[in-house]
Amino acid sequence: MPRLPSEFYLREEVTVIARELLGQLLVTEKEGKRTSGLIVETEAYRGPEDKASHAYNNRRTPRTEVMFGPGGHAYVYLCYGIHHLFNVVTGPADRPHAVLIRAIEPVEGLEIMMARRNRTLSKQLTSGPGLVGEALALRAHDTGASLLSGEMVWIERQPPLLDAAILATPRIGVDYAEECAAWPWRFSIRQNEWVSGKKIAG
DNA sequence: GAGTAGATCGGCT
DNA sequence: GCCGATCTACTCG
Repeated sequence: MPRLPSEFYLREEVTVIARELLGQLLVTEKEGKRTSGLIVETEAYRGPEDKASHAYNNRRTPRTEVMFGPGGHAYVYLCYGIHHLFNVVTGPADRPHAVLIRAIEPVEGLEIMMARRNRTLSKQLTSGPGLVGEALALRAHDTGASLLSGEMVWIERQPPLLDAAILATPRIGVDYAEECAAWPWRFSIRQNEWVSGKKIAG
Protein backbone atom coordinates (compact mmCIF):
# COMPACT_ATOMS: atom_id res chain seq x y z
CA MET A 1 0.00 0.00 0.00
CA PRO A 2 1.23 3.55 -0.69
CA ARG A 3 2.23 5.79 2.17
CA LEU A 4 0.11 8.74 3.25
CA PRO A 5 1.44 11.76 1.30
CA SER A 6 2.97 14.91 2.75
CA GLU A 7 -0.24 16.87 2.06
CA PHE A 8 -1.99 14.67 4.61
CA TYR A 9 0.36 15.79 7.39
CA LEU A 10 0.90 19.42 6.40
CA ARG A 11 -2.69 20.50 7.03
CA GLU A 12 -3.24 22.96 9.89
CA GLU A 13 -6.06 21.28 11.79
CA VAL A 14 -4.50 18.60 13.96
CA THR A 15 -7.82 17.27 15.26
CA VAL A 16 -8.91 16.43 11.70
CA ILE A 17 -5.64 14.60 11.10
CA ALA A 18 -5.99 12.73 14.41
CA ARG A 19 -9.42 11.52 13.29
CA GLU A 20 -8.25 10.54 9.83
CA LEU A 21 -5.28 8.58 11.18
CA LEU A 22 -7.75 6.09 12.66
CA GLY A 23 -7.86 2.97 10.48
CA GLN A 24 -4.51 3.74 8.81
CA LEU A 25 -1.64 1.23 8.97
CA LEU A 26 1.37 2.12 11.14
CA VAL A 27 4.45 0.18 10.02
CA THR A 28 7.98 -0.16 11.40
CA GLU A 29 10.87 -2.10 9.97
CA LYS A 30 13.73 -2.76 12.38
CA GLU A 31 16.58 -5.20 11.77
CA GLY A 32 14.71 -6.47 8.72
CA LYS A 33 11.60 -7.26 10.75
CA ARG A 34 8.38 -5.69 9.54
CA THR A 35 5.66 -5.12 12.12
CA SER A 36 2.42 -3.21 11.66
CA GLY A 37 -1.00 -2.46 13.06
CA LEU A 38 -4.13 -0.46 12.32
CA ILE A 39 -4.32 2.75 14.32
CA VAL A 40 -7.40 2.55 16.59
CA GLU A 41 -6.80 5.35 19.10
CA THR A 42 -5.15 8.78 18.82
CA GLU A 43 -4.86 12.09 20.69
CA ALA A 44 -4.37 15.54 19.19
CA TYR A 45 -1.93 18.04 20.78
CA ARG A 46 -2.28 21.54 19.37
CA GLY A 47 0.96 23.38 19.90
CA PRO A 48 1.13 26.84 21.45
CA GLU A 49 -2.39 27.11 22.88
CA ASP A 50 -2.66 23.58 24.32
CA LYS A 51 -1.43 23.33 27.92
CA ALA A 52 -1.12 19.54 27.56
CA SER A 53 1.38 19.89 24.71
CA HIS A 54 5.13 19.85 25.16
CA ALA A 55 5.12 22.79 22.76
CA TYR A 56 2.69 24.84 24.87
CA ASN A 57 3.40 28.55 24.59
CA ASN A 58 5.83 27.75 21.79
CA ARG A 59 8.25 26.18 24.24
CA ARG A 60 11.16 25.34 22.03
CA THR A 61 13.87 23.01 23.37
CA PRO A 62 16.10 20.33 21.85
CA ARG A 63 13.40 17.79 22.65
CA THR A 64 10.49 19.69 21.08
CA GLU A 65 12.45 21.03 18.12
CA VAL A 66 11.10 18.41 15.70
CA MET A 67 7.53 19.62 16.29
CA PHE A 68 8.48 23.05 14.93
CA GLY A 69 9.47 21.49 11.63
CA PRO A 70 6.99 20.45 8.91
CA GLY A 71 4.56 17.57 9.45
CA GLY A 72 5.28 14.03 8.38
CA HIS A 73 8.03 13.28 10.88
CA ALA A 74 8.23 11.13 14.02
CA TYR A 75 8.38 12.54 17.54
CA VAL A 76 9.25 9.82 20.06
CA TYR A 77 10.01 10.67 23.67
CA LEU A 78 10.70 8.80 26.88
CA CYS A 79 7.87 8.97 29.41
CA TYR A 80 8.22 8.03 33.11
CA GLY A 81 11.75 6.90 32.31
CA ILE A 82 10.37 3.69 30.81
CA HIS A 83 7.94 4.15 27.94
CA HIS A 84 8.62 5.41 24.45
CA LEU A 85 5.60 7.34 23.17
CA PHE A 86 5.22 7.74 19.42
CA ASN A 87 3.75 10.90 17.89
CA VAL A 88 3.14 12.07 14.34
CA VAL A 89 4.24 15.67 13.79
CA THR A 90 1.61 17.57 11.80
CA GLY A 91 1.03 21.04 10.37
CA PRO A 92 3.31 23.34 8.40
CA ALA A 93 6.67 24.46 9.79
CA ASP A 94 6.42 26.62 12.94
CA ARG A 95 3.02 25.16 13.84
CA PRO A 96 4.09 22.64 16.51
CA HIS A 97 1.20 20.17 16.40
CA ALA A 98 1.35 16.43 16.96
CA VAL A 99 -0.82 13.33 17.21
CA LEU A 100 -0.07 10.68 19.85
CA ILE A 101 -0.71 7.10 18.71
CA ARG A 102 -2.31 5.43 21.75
CA ALA A 103 -3.26 1.97 20.46
CA ILE A 104 -3.09 -0.26 17.40
CA GLU A 105 -4.73 -3.48 16.25
CA PRO A 106 -1.87 -5.87 15.34
CA VAL A 107 -1.71 -6.88 11.66
CA GLU A 108 1.80 -8.05 10.68
CA GLY A 109 4.69 -9.51 12.66
CA LEU A 110 2.61 -10.75 15.57
CA GLU A 111 5.33 -13.18 16.74
CA ILE A 112 7.90 -10.38 16.70
CA MET A 113 5.65 -8.06 18.71
CA MET A 114 4.87 -10.80 21.21
CA ALA A 115 8.59 -11.46 21.71
CA ARG A 116 9.36 -7.75 22.20
CA ARG A 117 6.55 -7.44 24.72
CA ASN A 118 7.03 -10.86 26.32
CA ARG A 119 3.27 -11.28 26.10
CA THR A 120 0.87 -13.53 24.20
CA LEU A 121 -1.65 -12.21 21.68
CA SER A 122 -4.13 -10.22 23.72
CA LYS A 123 -5.24 -6.69 24.34
CA GLN A 124 -2.14 -6.27 26.54
CA LEU A 125 0.05 -6.46 23.42
CA THR A 126 -0.59 -3.03 21.84
CA SER A 127 -3.42 -1.35 23.75
CA GLY A 128 -1.74 1.76 25.21
CA PRO A 129 0.85 4.27 24.00
CA GLY A 130 3.77 2.72 25.89
CA LEU A 131 2.82 -0.72 24.63
CA VAL A 132 2.69 0.45 21.01
CA GLY A 133 6.20 1.85 21.37
CA GLU A 134 7.55 -1.40 22.75
CA ALA A 135 5.73 -3.69 20.28
CA LEU A 136 6.94 -1.67 17.29
CA ALA A 137 10.46 -1.15 18.73
CA LEU A 138 10.15 2.63 18.57
CA ARG A 139 12.84 4.56 20.44
CA ALA A 140 13.74 8.12 21.27
CA HIS A 141 16.36 8.04 18.53
CA ASP A 142 13.56 7.59 15.98
CA THR A 143 12.61 11.21 16.62
CA GLY A 144 12.99 13.22 13.44
CA ALA A 145 12.57 10.18 11.17
CA SER A 146 10.65 11.00 7.99
CA LEU A 147 7.37 9.13 7.58
CA LEU A 148 7.49 10.01 3.87
CA SER A 149 10.93 8.75 2.85
CA GLY A 150 12.33 7.02 5.95
CA GLU A 151 13.00 3.29 6.11
CA MET A 152 12.23 2.71 9.79
CA VAL A 153 8.68 3.95 10.37
CA TRP A 154 5.83 5.08 8.13
CA ILE A 155 2.04 5.01 7.66
CA GLU A 156 0.28 3.26 4.75
CA ARG A 157 -3.06 4.38 3.33
CA GLN A 158 -6.18 2.38 4.14
CA PRO A 159 -9.85 3.09 3.33
CA PRO A 160 -11.24 6.01 5.40
CA LEU A 161 -13.68 5.34 8.23
CA LEU A 162 -17.21 6.68 8.47
CA ASP A 163 -17.67 9.54 10.95
CA ALA A 164 -20.18 7.39 12.83
CA ALA A 165 -17.41 4.88 13.60
CA ILE A 166 -15.35 7.49 15.48
CA LEU A 167 -15.65 8.34 19.17
CA ALA A 168 -14.31 11.63 20.61
CA THR A 169 -13.57 11.79 24.36
CA PRO A 170 -11.22 13.75 26.69
CA ARG A 171 -7.53 12.91 26.59
CA ILE A 172 -5.91 10.59 29.12
CA GLY A 173 -3.37 11.55 31.77
CA VAL A 174 -3.42 15.31 31.17
CA ASP A 175 -5.26 16.48 34.29
CA TYR A 176 -2.52 19.04 34.88
CA ALA A 177 -3.57 20.88 31.68
CA GLU A 178 -6.41 22.77 33.41
CA GLU A 179 -9.17 23.81 30.99
CA CYS A 180 -7.43 22.01 28.11
CA ALA A 181 -7.79 18.68 29.92
CA ALA A 182 -11.49 18.52 29.09
CA TRP A 183 -11.14 19.05 25.36
CA PRO A 184 -12.48 15.97 23.53
CA TRP A 185 -9.35 15.37 21.50
CA ARG A 186 -8.91 11.67 22.08
CA PHE A 187 -10.27 9.78 19.10
CA SER A 188 -10.94 6.06 18.90
CA ILE A 189 -12.70 3.53 16.72
CA ARG A 190 -16.07 2.82 18.31
CA GLN A 191 -16.43 -0.73 19.64
CA ASN A 192 -12.87 -1.69 18.62
CA GLU A 193 -11.43 -4.29 21.00
CA TRP A 194 -7.93 -2.82 20.87
CA VAL A 195 -8.74 0.63 22.21
CA SER A 196 -7.05 1.21 25.60
CA GLY A 197 -8.93 1.37 28.87
CA LYS A 198 -11.99 -0.53 30.00
CA LYS A 199 -14.55 -1.63 27.51
CA ILE A 200 -17.62 0.57 27.73
CA ALA A 201 -21.15 -0.02 26.50
CA GLY A 202 -22.40 1.71 23.37
C1' DG B 1 -12.35 -6.36 40.57
C1' DA B 2 -10.47 -2.20 42.61
C1' DG B 3 -6.79 0.40 44.45
C1' DT B 4 -1.95 1.61 44.71
C1' DA B 5 3.16 1.52 44.95
C1' DG B 6 7.17 1.00 42.31
C1' DA B 7 9.85 1.16 38.23
C1' DT B 8 13.35 4.51 36.06
C1' DC B 9 15.55 8.66 33.68
C1' DG B 10 15.71 12.72 30.52
C1' DG B 11 14.24 17.25 30.49
C1' DC B 12 13.35 21.29 32.56
C1' DT B 13 12.84 24.65 36.70
C1' DG C 1 15.68 18.07 42.56
C1' DC C 2 11.10 17.06 40.75
C1' DC C 3 8.04 14.73 37.97
C1' DG C 4 5.72 12.93 33.75
C1' DA C 5 0.87 12.34 27.15
C1' DT C 6 2.43 4.91 31.64
C1' DC C 7 2.24 0.04 32.84
C1' DT C 8 2.62 -3.89 35.88
C1' DA C 9 2.45 -6.49 39.95
C1' DC C 10 0.76 -7.01 44.15
C1' DT C 11 -2.54 -6.42 47.77
C1' DC C 12 -7.06 -6.78 49.76
C1' DG C 13 -11.46 -8.46 49.68
